[in-house]
Amino acid sequence: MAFLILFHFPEFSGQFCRRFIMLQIQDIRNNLDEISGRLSKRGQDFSSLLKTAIEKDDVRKETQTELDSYLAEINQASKQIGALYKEGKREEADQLKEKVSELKSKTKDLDEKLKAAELEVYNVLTQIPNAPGVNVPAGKSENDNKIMSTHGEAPVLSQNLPHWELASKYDLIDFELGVKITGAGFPVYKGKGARLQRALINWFLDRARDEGFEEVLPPILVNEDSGFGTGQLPDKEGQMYHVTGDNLYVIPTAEVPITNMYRDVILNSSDLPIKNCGYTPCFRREAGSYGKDVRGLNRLHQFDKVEIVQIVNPKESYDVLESMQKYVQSLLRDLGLHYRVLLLCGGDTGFASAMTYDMEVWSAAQERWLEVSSVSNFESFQANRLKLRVKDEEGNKVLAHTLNGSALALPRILAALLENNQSEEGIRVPEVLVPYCGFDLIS
RNA sequence: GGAGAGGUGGCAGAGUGGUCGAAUGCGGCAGUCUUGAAAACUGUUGAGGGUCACACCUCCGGGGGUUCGAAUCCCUCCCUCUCCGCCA
Repeated sequence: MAFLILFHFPEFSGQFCRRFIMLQIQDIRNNLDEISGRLSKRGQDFSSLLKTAIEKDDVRKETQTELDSYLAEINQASKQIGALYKEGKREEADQLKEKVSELKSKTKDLDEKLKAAELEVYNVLTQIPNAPGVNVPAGKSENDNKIMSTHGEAPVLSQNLPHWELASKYDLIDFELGVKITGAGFPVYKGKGARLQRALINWFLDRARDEGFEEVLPPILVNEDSGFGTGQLPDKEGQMYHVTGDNLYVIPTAEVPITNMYRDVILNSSDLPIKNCGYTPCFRREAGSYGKDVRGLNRLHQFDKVEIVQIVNPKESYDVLESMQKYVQSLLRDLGLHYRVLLLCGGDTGFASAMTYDMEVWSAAQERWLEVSSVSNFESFQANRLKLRVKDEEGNKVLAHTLNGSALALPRILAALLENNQSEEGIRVPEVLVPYCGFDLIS
């Protein structure tokens, strides 16, 4: 295991692995009870892991202190040797050399011990997910998620075709053609289907800009460091497409390149908040997904998404989370969709997130809710990996808080729009999109 | 793909075996002067670990080696730039 990690991530053997790992060990030391309590909301007891982390770190500290004292002696002796040579005192110098080589043999063992200790701390810490925020309900599964609100009403329809049938009826999306070109999960959007897709992207981006997000158009291939920075690597490697020839990964979300723009950065607090939005196609291998859940646009290997990202002062992150989830709601409302807002319980909250809202739209024909957005506050969990820090007024450096959300993911929005707005005359296009796509009815 | 050059602090750019965590300039911060600002002058200004605070340790692209001692020498990997070829 150790070899595997070191092999894939040479930086682990350097300072990277030493201090910047997920939850901060310093935080765990200072707020053990609080963090333990928050983590328990995930429906699992992490207290022993937390204790182990501290114990392992104690060993690491001890070892380092011991090693450092030897290194200090060696450094001093080396300086003396230089001075002795200058004075022409060969013999004394040679004696000291022997002493140094003795000391050096001791440091070799200690150095190995230190690296092993660091790896042990790392291995423990990476098993610990982010501590859920104070308002996150306890719970083990999606059944414990809290429905915060439901908006609009399910449409009353004279016909009720699922979106894949509508797509085929009006020649909007060709799934079989995608299979021919690439494979399942890579649909071809055609005609008004393609135009509607483009309209949604542009509308989402314009709305985000009005909301103060600066648009970026990032690369969709990222290197290993970036994959690690946002936590896709090393654990979720199998979920990304991997271009082995160049050792690059195809992004599963714009979060990866956008957030990594701020990797290894120390910001001034006056730079905050940083608000970025970006459109990218997203690619997910979705290995092991089958069945009716993946029918049509429900689950794809390639899809389009506009993402919003914020980097904020730690004190403000929960207020910002609220404003972001309200913003996403405003999009759904303007599209006239029947939707609901879930606050995920501890157990359903993603590994890196402290608090997550999911937005789900109603699929009239499938008669179920489809997740179209996930808005999360990562607190400092992600910033810790990224080494993204803020210098406050006193010059103290603290980890920034990062947040992101989909605003929005396109396929399920399109599915809901098609299904919910259908009638014998055709499919009505939401008013806000008409200027963007140039038609108000698909018939 | 072929040939060459190079990776040093926020940036530019010195440093080719010892007292170098690193000259100098720019930028940043603080102060003097000024009604205020600019200019000028003075001081200050990398990151991480460790400590009550010091001490001390680590870091000059990554990893390894030579040496009492490495930014400096050797090996190796990665990356960037320039020219040629190919090409949206």
